[in-house]
Amino acid sequence: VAEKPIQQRIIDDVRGRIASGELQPGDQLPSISQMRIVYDASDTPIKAALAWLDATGYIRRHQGKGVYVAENPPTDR
Amino acid sequence: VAEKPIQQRIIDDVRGRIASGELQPGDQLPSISQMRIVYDASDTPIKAALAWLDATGYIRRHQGKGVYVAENPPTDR
DNA sequence: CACCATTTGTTCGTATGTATG
DNA sequence: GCATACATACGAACAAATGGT
Repeated sequence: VAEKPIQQRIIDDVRGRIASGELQPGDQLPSISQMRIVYDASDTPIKAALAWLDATGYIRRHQGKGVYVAENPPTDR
Repeated sequence: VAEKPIQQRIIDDVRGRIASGELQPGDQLPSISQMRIVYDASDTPIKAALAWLDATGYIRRHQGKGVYVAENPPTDR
């Protein structure tokens, strides 16, 4: 059926909400345990998506605190 | 085009960097999620490569902590 | 100070599906 | 059909930082 992987759906969702301005720099994202419910997914694809979004500069992760939108996320042209 | 499997490329890369001295005994390797991005690969070949490198004595894996270069890795003659 | 709940960071074992040869 | 390699995913355990009680 060729559906998009959950992992990619999460990445696209977060990037889209940053691009649209719904998520502002400094805003906190839902925790992983909340994302498990929201996206109906397990740790693996969620953490993989967050690792990618972190490596590409969209978000910053802070152990013990949470995940936040980066101050200067890529522009997504 | 007969490219090397990703799995083998990772093994060769890590072994080469240990042999060259770029990676020293006790040094921590990148995490699996970082390797996913660096090598543009998924869990499976990365975990397989790490399993081989562990079994052959190049590295030591510690759950919850990370992957480290072994104290006395094979000499690679 | 100790303790604990929350949260992220990391590895582990396993399973399923897909593509290739 | 079979074997290999890979991508994706689930669930779990262990580690470490944070913040509150």
